[in-house]
Amino acid sequence: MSNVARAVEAAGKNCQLFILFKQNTIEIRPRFRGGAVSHLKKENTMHLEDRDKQIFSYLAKFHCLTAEHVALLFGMNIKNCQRRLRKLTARNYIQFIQSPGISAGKSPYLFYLGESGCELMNIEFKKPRLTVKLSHQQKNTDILVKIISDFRDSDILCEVIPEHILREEQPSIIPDAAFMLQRKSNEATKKQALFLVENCEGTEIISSKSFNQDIEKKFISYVSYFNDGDTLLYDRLFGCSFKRFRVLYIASSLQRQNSISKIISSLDSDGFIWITTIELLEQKGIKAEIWQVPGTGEKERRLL
DNA sequence: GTAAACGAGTTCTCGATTAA
DNA sequence: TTAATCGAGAACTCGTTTAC
Repeated sequence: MSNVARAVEAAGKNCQLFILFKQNTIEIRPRFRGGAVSHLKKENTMHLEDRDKQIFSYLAKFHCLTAEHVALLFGMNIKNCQRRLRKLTARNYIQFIQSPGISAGKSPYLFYLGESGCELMNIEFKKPRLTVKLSHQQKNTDILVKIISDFRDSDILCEVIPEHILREEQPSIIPDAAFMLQRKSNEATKKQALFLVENCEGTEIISSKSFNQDIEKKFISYVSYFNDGDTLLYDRLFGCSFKRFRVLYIASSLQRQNSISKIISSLDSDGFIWITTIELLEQKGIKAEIWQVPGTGEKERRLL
């Protein structure tokens, strides 16, 4: 009798145990409630679905995502999403690390492409490192996932490019993200809108005479970039032909929004820099009337 | 030091749906 | 018909923070 068969027989005799098949070894663990063995039988089989491949594609794009991100991206129930991610983890399509704790309770896992997943996506396996850069990247990912989910199941196609991909192109100004919107019903006319996102962490210097990395100087660069009308980089990245773009500034607080709005209104006569707060974005969504245009004095505008 | 609170993940059940 | 999957909910574990 094989070891597996012996273990199955033992489990059958003792309902307080269940068996875990793990890399040719057998572990017998305490049983929680009925059904554990049949549950594992199910876990042992794996058919990749289109959605799984889309998850890999998002993981390749964002480097790492939480279960909540994935659930939001696909409109999945969070528990089922966690179950699916666990299953993909068991097959090494994806892996996870514990994100650094910033609040009470267990911190969420950061899922990233495992070796099998990278092989499938034809990209190099790379484990994310817990750095300040990753923390900023995750805040940008929060916003991008929110944007994608806001346009999910709508008539509008939304494609995003995160900062680390833009950085590889070495543009003169590096936004925190870029995204493109296009009406699905209007695909024939190929009319697209380009948005560059600036995510304010609340720590950047707004304006300084001695410091040349402040927000005001970045806006001056954006105004110059806008007047040049050069969107070639984004044309290539999105495979589109943009005429102009908008900068969407997401302020960390209302107070900061007011301070930054004053600078925008003095620099942006075209009204291409729009601003809102992260609180409004999270509460009402990107499509709501949450945008102010300091350059023209307009308030409560919609994105489209 | 410790219990309580909190947040996130895990295990399991049940019923519905879908594809082979 | 059957197996696989999904959605939702309940009950649970685990790790961390906080108040006493």
